[in-house]
Parts: sequence; structure tokens; C-alpha cells
Amino acid sequence: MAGEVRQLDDRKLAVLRAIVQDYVGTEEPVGSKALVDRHNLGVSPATVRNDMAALEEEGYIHQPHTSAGRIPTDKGYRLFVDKLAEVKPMSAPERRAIRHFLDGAVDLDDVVARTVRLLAQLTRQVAVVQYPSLTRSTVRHIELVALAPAKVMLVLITNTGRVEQRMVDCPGTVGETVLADLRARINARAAGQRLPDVPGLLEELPATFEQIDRPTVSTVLVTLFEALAEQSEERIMLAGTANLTRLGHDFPLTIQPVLEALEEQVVLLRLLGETTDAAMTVRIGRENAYEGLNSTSVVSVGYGSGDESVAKLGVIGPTRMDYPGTMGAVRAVARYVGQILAES
Amino acid sequence: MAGEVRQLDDRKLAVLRAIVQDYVGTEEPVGSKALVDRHNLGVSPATVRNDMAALEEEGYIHQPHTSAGRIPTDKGYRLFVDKLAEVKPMSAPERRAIRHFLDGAVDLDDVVARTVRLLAQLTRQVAVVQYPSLTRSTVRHIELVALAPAKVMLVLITNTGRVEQRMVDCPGTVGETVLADLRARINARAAGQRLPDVPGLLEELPATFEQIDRPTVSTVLVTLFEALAEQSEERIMLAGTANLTRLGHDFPLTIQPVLEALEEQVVLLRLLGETTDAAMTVRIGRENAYEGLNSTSVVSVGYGSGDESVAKLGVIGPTRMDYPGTMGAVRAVARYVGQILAES
DNA sequence: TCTGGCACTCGTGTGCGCAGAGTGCCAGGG
DNA sequence: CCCTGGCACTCTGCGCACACGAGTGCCAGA
Repeated sequence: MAGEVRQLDDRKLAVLRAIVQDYVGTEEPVGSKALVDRHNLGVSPATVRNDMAALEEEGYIHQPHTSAGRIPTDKGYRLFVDKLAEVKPMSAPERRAIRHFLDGAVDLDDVVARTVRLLAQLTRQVAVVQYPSLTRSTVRHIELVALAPAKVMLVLITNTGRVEQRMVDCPGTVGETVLADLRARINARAAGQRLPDVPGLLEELPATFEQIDRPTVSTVLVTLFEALAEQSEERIMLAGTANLTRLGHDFPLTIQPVLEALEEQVVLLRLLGETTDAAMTVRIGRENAYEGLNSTSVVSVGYGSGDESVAKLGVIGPTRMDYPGTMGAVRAVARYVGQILAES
Repeated sequence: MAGEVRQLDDRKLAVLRAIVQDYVGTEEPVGSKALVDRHNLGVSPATVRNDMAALEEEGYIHQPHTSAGRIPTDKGYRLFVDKLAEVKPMSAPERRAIRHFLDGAVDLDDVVARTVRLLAQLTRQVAVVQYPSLTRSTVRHIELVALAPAKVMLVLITNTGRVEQRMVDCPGTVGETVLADLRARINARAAGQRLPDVPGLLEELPATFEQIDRPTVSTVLVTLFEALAEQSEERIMLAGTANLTRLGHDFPLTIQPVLEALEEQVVLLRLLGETTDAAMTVRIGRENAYEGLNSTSVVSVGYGSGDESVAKLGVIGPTRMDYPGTMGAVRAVARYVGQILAES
């Protein structure tokens, strides 16, 4: 008995899988007859219809109107992604192409730019890549440059190749020796440290200077801490918006909120932020917090130089997307970008 | 006699102006009756029809099919922009808003980001802003930082606030004194100079060093020259793509090539590059070199800190756009950005 | 438990006719 | 000589009816 119940369930799942696959391919509601024609399920359309009725009862599929085929619901896609689909690995030529395309990059900007274009092209969807975050990276060097008697430029260079610069207006004239001293002491303590840890390490620094120089030192440090803390500098690059035109027939309605969302870096950052670190995350339809993206899915994953993830990247497409393929592409690209970053 | 001919011509122009204005407002072909209703032309529809026939003969307007209203052609818009329209100045509150919005910017990135969003919002179209170009700006400071015995980081800071950094792998260990010397001599010669002039000024520099240090000096200079020359660093920021959804009814066909064009920085750069420096340029429909933008118009103008233009910005919209308003917004924004840059 | 058959539903495509908007042309008036 | 009112003509868009076909749900039988 139990065996037979499981058998039934397995078939229902197979039917669901077939529905998802067909619908993703054809973009049209799929009926029972078409299903048995295209997949050898070994049963008749009538049986499939019964299964479909059950699946609909459970909320996995839904029909737009009576006497139309079925369409997977968000819940259906969710089940498909969780239980029925395998991440489809990239083929060897594809991997070679990825590698080759990314290897040409000359600096961090270029790596990100190439990555996002590659991802958009591979998945034929909208791709999003977050710049390696300041908070996860470490200090490579901090430089102080006197531009004018009371004006200092502060340059922060991270191990991920990112450069931040700030102007500092000092309370008084800054001597070159003091500046050199400050530069040396800051770097001695901060170099190689993670950005969030730096303020703590430099807290006592003003006390090591002459009384008269302390205001200057403090001013510089405050600016440095600001630069370190600045979350708003979480930048994002995106590509492939032209792929949105393939979205659907009910066009402007679908595409407009998506374009709007894509222009809001904040929305995108939060979207990627929801990714639980290294693991690949798939958010389907209404699972997305932002309602403009209620009819799209987001596949995202962390990437990083070495073993830990410093930033995230992902793809935004219609809920009716090729999940295995997309997930494969996202995973492969993330992996290679990580390697590139580790090398440089 | 001559007076009467001119009178006739004036009325035809008035009719053309009215057609353009109405069509821009309603987005529907405009007929003779509607025209006399909405504008007091002082003549009957029949007369207007005759004028319209003449205008069509000359290629300024065109009808989609028999018994439909008229639509301006690219040539018609061109005449309108050249002879019939005045740039519409921004209202005082609008100017205040622009000023206020831009004043909050903290660095160059922020200025550009705010500008592009502002422009998109004001015109309700797609806005494009080019970063102040390296070739037009001058050197504020060049910094050399020893990261490792044979590894130097070169940082180039321009008067527009832009920062470029490069790693330099030196042929041998670099002494701190040599580096300080080099830094001082480079800055003494290059500071305040225009970027393209810098290589010429530094040509003789290696000869002023000890024989043994010359390879290092040359290597650093080569990298510096590369950074100076790098045209590919012409960056662009854009915003307002969501406004494309208001474009038309024949949707995907119109929007797709535009989105594709917008992703190609090269296309955008060339587009802006065609602007003849300070003067405002309007490219209408097929006047645009890139054919994906054949049914859009581009309004662009140079902006700069002080008296000369260092970069360009503009707006891309349907040929059926509000030219006077758009031109007013573009001009006003360019003016204020220039001021902001000059101040900082 | 699966299957084949049957009646039913409902969206889509097609053909038709009509109304409305707009034109071109012509003859007459200032 | 130019403008005007009138008239016939030509399209497009829309509403409507209708038939078609895809797909379903259910039921009886293997």
C-alpha cells in the first residue's frame, strides 16, 4: 500500500517536472495530451489529468481559465527547484569560453564589467554583479598626500583592488614629517587587517602624537573611518536589460516595474543581500521582497577570492526560466570570478 | 506680392508648429479640424488642409495612411527645432530644485550619479552623463607608493576629482629615497598640466637620475603614460530606462534596439562625441549614426568646470519629444553641474 | 487503479458591417 | 488670387456573431 502511494506521488512529481519543462520551453499552458506526447510517462492523458487535478488542488499548478492548459505556480517552481531539478553543469567548451573571456580583464572594474556581460549573455537574462564589498576585504595600503598646507588627500587601497579617496580639510597646517609619521603608523597597524577591524586598531593613535598634532590626526582618522564605514559605496553593475524584451506579451506592465527596480541600487543590493552567503539562493516570484519583482525570479550566489565570499552576483529573469541552466551558469561564473580575484 | 508669399509661408510654419505641438501632446496623428479648434489660426480647416498638403509635398509631415491625420517627419522636427522653437527656460522653483539636489553630492561619482538621475526625472526620458574626461582635465597630484620591494602603486589624481590607479612591477628593488625623488620631480613638472601634455614634459626625466635607477624610472613613466592615454576609461552613467516603457504601442520592436544601444558604452560615447563641444546638439531620428536609435532623438551638450567643456551629457527620447522643454532641462542641468565642478 | 469515451466550457480567430475621422477636390465668394 | 464651405471617398477601429479547437471533468468499465 505504502509502496503504491509513493508510486503515485512519484508520478505526480514527474508530471510536475514535465509541466515545468514544457512550459519553460514553449511559454504556453501545457495540456495533458501534449504532455504524454512529449514525455514517455507510460500512462494515458486521462491519468495525467487526474494527477493534474491533484497538483492543482495542492497549489502547484493553475489554469488561467477553464479549458486551458496548466501553468506552474510559484509554489510549483519552488518544488521543482528544491526536489526535481539538478543544477546543470556547464559544458567543457562553455567553461573554456568563460575562462577565456574573464582572463582578459585588466583591473577590478574590468573584471566586474566582463562578468556581468558574460552572465547576461550566458543566461540571456538580466545579470547583476556586486563589487567586492569593502567590509569583507582587507587594507592593502593607506596613502596620505598633502595637496595644500591644510588639505590632505586620503587614499584607501584594498586587497580586492578597490580604491577609495577622500579629501580631508585639516584644522591647521600639516607638516610633511607629521604626515609621513602618521602614514607610517597607520599602515603599520592597519595593513592586512579587515576593514571593520581598522577603527579599533587605530583608536589610540592620536595619543601617540604631540599634543599639537592631535587635532589633525583625529580629523584624518575620522575621515578614514567614514570611508571605511560607508555602506553606500556598495556598488553594483548590471547588464542584459535588453533581454527583458523577451519577457512576455503583456509587455509594458511586466517590464516597467522591473526596469524601475533595476535602477534602484538599494533594491538590488537588498535583493543580493538576502543571499545566504556562499550557498546559491533562488527567490521565486512573490518570494521577492520587492513587489516590482513579483513576477520574476532571482538566482544569486556569493563569490570571493579564496575560500570566503566577498560579494554576490546573480541573475534576474521571468519565473518561467530555465532554472537548472541558469543555476549552472551562475555557479560557474561565480567560481571563475573567485579564481580571477584570488590570482590578482 | 513678396509680402503675400511670406505671409503664406509664415502660416505654413505656424501650421507645422501647431502639428508638432499637438502631436507631441496627444501622440496621435493630428487632423485639420482638431488643429483649428486648438490653435487660433484664424483660417478654416480647408485652408489648413491645403497647407498641410504643401507641407507634405515638401516632406515635413506625412500621413500613416489615407484619411488619417498628419505626423511630423524627422525633417519636420528639424525645422521645428531650428526655426520654430525657443528653448524653454526652467522655472525658478525648478532651478532651485536642481541646485538643491546637486548640492548634496559628496564626490565625483556622486555628482555624476545625481546628475543623471535628476536629468532622467526632469525630462522623463533616458539620461546619459559622461564622466569628466581625462584628456581635458589637468593633473592635481601623482602619488607613488611602495607596496613591496619591487612593486609600486601609482595614483593619478585629476582636478575633476577623478582617481586612476595602476600597479607597477619594477625591474629591481626601489629605494625609498629614489621613489621620493621621483615623486617630487614628477609632481613639480606635471602638476597643473593638462593630461595630454604630461608625457612631453616628463620625457627627459630618466636622464636626470643615476644610471642605475633609470630602468625603474622609465617603467614607472611608461605606466603613467598608459594611464594618461587610456581612452577606454571614458565612463558613462545612465538612468531612466524605465521611462522607455512610455515609448509607444509597437513596443518590443521600439524598445529592444534602444536598450541594446544603451548597454554599449561605445555607442553612447560616440553619440555624445558627436556633440560639437559647448553648443547644444539635437540629433533627430535618422540623423543618429547608430541605427538602433533611428526612431529616437538625442539632445546633448557639453559641460565643464569653468569656461571650457570637459565632458558631455544628454537625453535620449522618442523623436516625438518636447524639444523646448528637454533642451531647457539639459541646458540648465549642464550649467549647474559645471558650477558644482568648478567649486569643488 | 488506470483507461477510453463523452459532453461541456471557454478563449481565439474570422468575417461582416458600421461609425467616425480625415482627406482631396471643386465651385463660389471676397 | 486666395480662402471657404460642401461633398464624396477612403481608410481604420470596433463590436458582434459564429464556428473551431483545445482542454477539461467525470463516469463506467477493465
